[in-house]
Amino acid sequence: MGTHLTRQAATIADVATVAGVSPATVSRVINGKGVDPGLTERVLAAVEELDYRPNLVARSLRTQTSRSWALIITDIENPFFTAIARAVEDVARDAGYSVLIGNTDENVERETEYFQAVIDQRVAGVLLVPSSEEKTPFKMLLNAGIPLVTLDRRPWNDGLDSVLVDNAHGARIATEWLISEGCTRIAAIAGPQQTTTGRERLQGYKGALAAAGLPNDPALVAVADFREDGGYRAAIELLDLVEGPDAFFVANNLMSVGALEAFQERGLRLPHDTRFIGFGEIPWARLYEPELTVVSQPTYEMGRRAAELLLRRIAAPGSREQHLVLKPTLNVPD
Amino acid sequence: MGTHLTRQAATIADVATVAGVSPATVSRVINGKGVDPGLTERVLAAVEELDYRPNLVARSLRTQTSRSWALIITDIENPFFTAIARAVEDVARDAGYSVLIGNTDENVERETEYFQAVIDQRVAGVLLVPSSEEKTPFKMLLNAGIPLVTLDRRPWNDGLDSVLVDNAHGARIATEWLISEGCTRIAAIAGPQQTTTGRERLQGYKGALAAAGLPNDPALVAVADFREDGGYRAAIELLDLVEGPDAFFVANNLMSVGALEAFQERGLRLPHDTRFIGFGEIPWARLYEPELTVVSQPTYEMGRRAAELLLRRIAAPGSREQHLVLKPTLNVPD
DNA sequence: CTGAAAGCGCTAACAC
DNA sequence: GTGTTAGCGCTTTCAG
Repeated sequence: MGTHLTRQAATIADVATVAGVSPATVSRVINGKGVDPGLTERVLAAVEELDYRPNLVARSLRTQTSRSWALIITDIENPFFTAIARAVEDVARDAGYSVLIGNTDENVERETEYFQAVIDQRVAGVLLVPSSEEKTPFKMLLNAGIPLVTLDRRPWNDGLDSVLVDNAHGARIATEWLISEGCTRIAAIAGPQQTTTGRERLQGYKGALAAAGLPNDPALVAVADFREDGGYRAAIELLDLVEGPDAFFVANNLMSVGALEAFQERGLRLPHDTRFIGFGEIPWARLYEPELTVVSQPTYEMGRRAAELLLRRIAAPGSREQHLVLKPTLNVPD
Repeated sequence: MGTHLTRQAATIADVATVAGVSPATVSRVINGKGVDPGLTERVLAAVEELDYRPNLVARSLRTQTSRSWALIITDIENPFFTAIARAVEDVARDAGYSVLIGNTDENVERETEYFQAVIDQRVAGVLLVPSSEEKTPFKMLLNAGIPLVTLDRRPWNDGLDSVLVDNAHGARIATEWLISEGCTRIAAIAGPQQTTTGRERLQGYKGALAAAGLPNDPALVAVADFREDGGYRAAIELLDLVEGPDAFFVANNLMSVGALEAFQERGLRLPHDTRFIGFGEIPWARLYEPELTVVSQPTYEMGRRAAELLLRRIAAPGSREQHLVLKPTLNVPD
């Protein structure tokens, strides 16, 4: 590192001395309170001269708030969540917040650790993709008075702001598309049934079959874990059935990747040998041939809306909770 | 939100009162200083009873340090960086730090804003993928006395700890592989020449051609921006040459994706119509057929080593800087 | 509109 | 060992 001088940062008192005013006045100028124009000018000059920046730690201690949020997600390597992260960050930056990102790997213990850290650090608000519908300890945050918005999954605690997609609807239109293409033995690779996304998408699938007068064959439903490998294994299992499916509805992006790998391994070609539709944009799908049909989620918008809800909640802590449900859309390549 | 009571968090003074000791003693117990076992027990009991947790903001103000790091990357949607993020987070957690993630989009202004935020918040250390070799204002951080480790790209400021891969070597073995496969008109899609990764990989490519006695045809080199679309456009441009290439070396993962899209669009099949090798693991490459050849980077290890360097630098701020150079490896499918 | 003074919650000197 | 005290840098009463 060599020898650079780490000159001590100027404090508000230094500025006050240079400007010939009290620290309080400096504070008022910085925070845009009403101050005499003449003094304001002197203060600003001193700020400039000393290259003064407020110490956010001190400010936090005094005001009991901070300018940082935490975004707690379940898988930082899933593009769905990084797209959300980008949106959240954009809104946060515009509003003057930094974003702390935590990755729980769907693990409630890790989630709990993050909650604790977030409380200890007096973070100004939390955006959360809950790891578990039942076990996620929301209460910790609420008891600590930390504004909270949940994302993507519905929490058991219904008193929370949330941004979700209409999972049942998405699954229904997905399944309907397969039906409209003439498929009759449609398999589903579902997600964990302790998550709302997992359950609702499975229900949507079943509803579409029923509405079309098709049987609901339980053998055609495999429940997996929203991960690539789980999707792969579920697909293999379904392909090994004596009476196999003629189409697949896969309930999230990573399991879709896994299923497509299974198709490849078995030498199955889309759309000739089997049909496919996935819930959620598939990462780098443009490389895949033929182009894939998916139900698209408005990912960026989910993040943006959630961040906006958090801003609102911070501004008006007592306001009534809001539940935003965004519509996914069918995305069939030309 | 309804009516949950946000009971005020207990302070060290509350604990002291309950335990019948002074705040200083409570502090000593919490921080593992030598305290009489009997008192320790009473303090711990009070901590338990009050559900006391130290206020990290207050502690930070007093100690002039914190327990959070910033990881500043150039693209949060690039799996290369999220893999690094995962590694950094793992090490940080084990050492008791949280990680603030910032996304610069290769933009020095955004980077500068982050630096400022990081200083204002008195973050304990920064892990940085510099947006620019020349313009990134490292000095801000150094002047503020904030420990800094750079990752993936070499900074102009050579007095910094850094973790890099041997880019020239990786590009050389990549190009050599194409040569060994009999290719003679090998195109390169290079990255921005103001980054070390961009330059060194191009040099490695050129070196391999020269060593093999092949001409260095400037028409076969396209410089792009490390992004998917840039890779796509560069590939199209190269394919449109009157005397086109018989192989492509692509200098990063996202540009590889773009190039592969271009091949598809033009109906080119690997390895029959053209040959390909990419620098860096290609996201969700397992879906691609045939399997792709790449030079693999030890992504997780890069993140881990960088985080370890940061721990070391924090513990020993005056120690001599370290430059770690990890070797990429050729990864040819069977 | 401005200044003096108190205090956010913690730790580190300094006494005892 | 332990308690008392001061103070990190800021904002916010409270007087004037």
